[in-house]
Amino acid sequence: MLKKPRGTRDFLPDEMEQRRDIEGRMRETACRWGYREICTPEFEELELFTIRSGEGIIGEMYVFEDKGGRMMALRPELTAPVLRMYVNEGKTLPKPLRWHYFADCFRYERPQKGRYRQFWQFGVELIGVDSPLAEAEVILLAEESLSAAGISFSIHVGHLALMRSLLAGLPDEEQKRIRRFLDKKDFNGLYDHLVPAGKADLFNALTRLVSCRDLGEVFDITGDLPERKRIEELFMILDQSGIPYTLDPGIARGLDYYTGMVFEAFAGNLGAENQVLGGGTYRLAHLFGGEDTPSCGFAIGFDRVMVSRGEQAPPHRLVAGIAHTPEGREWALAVSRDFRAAGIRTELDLSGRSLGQQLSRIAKSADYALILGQRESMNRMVTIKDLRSGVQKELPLTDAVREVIGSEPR
RNA sequence: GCCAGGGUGGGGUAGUUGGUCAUCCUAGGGGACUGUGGAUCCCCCGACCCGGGUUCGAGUCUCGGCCCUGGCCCCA
Repeated sequence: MLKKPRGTRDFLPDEMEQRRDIEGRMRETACRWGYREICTPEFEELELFTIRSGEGIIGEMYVFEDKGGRMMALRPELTAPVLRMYVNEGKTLPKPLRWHYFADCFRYERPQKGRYRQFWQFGVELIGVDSPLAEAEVILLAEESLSAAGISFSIHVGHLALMRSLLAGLPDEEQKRIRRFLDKKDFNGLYDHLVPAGKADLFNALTRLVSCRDLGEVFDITGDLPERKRIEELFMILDQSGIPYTLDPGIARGLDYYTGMVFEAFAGNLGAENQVLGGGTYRLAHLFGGEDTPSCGFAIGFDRVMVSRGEQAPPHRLVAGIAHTPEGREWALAVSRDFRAAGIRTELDLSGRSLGQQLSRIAKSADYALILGQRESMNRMVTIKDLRSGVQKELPLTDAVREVIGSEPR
């Protein structure tokens, strides 16, 4: 028997309905903020992803040669494609650009909880503005998107300038190494790395900085920075907006293309992979042949959000099943047309068996049974049985439709 | 790439010191019952992850692989 590829999943209707429900809430949130949906290709030229990340990531991508001999890759993320799209066709649009996407990505990694080889990301990019208010907007939208998804989470916000000021003057390699320690919260490793080398002051400053949760104290540690005013303004806006967040100068976000504000969100119920969102301010457009353009965005790991929600009953939609006899078939088709036109999920019996058998089948999956035989057909009436209460009525068609719609929850 | 624990019908399970082409529940399919059958009765479908080894004989022991579930690494 053939099986699905490792790290991929099949979704049955119950699960698919839940995913669409949550996806729809996030989309709707973004649209309300003016972030309209875009779509980019499932695969891109390999170079798009290696240009800033190096060749090393090829091993974690689905890479293939197309029939024309071009090296292609299934997209491992959306930020680079979206910025490529911006450079190709968005340059002349009025700024700022507010875009959102919901798309599947592919990474060749070892599957584990909340991590799959095909996974979905919901994200936004705000392109062409560079201000504390823009950064705050992205954070606020992230908060609202996760809330709309119905999970509990915490948002951590930091700024790369803080740590960079302490590391200024060190070689790139060394900075990277130190950030690695801090990202893993490996303070023992950091101690062994710095203190014997005579950098005890740096060690102390760094450890104080990453655990600091007060902006005033942060600047006591770093001293005055050119970015100070801007950073203070960002956090002032966040405070004014009233959203819950944690100041976290320790966020390093391993990546090289972030330039300023960085933020992450974490949720429970997820094991080792508890980060559900990452984002920040970055500059990428110039790498793809465009002008240097400030941008800000985030991406949500949609599958992790679904794991974090846990097992939940799918939203219930009422179902009407139609049992009919040969004499009632024409009437049954007319009735089902009207029911569907009214938005009711309506399933017509296809077996042609006795009414009893049809009802027995309908009762397994439907909330209402409609019985349409010779009698109903002649009188243009609908026998409708509420399968939950057992109450049965004979009504004109429009009243039968109203009966079902009237009992729809919500 | 590394580590741990696991793979018996679609789902959940029983299976002794190796010993009849494997238990039970559930789901699914079919039939009887000809307008209430959401019932009842009958029948059917369908599994030892794959491959090598030990053995007269392997679901059971052993080795390798694959896959699943977690953890590490990584996380653009």
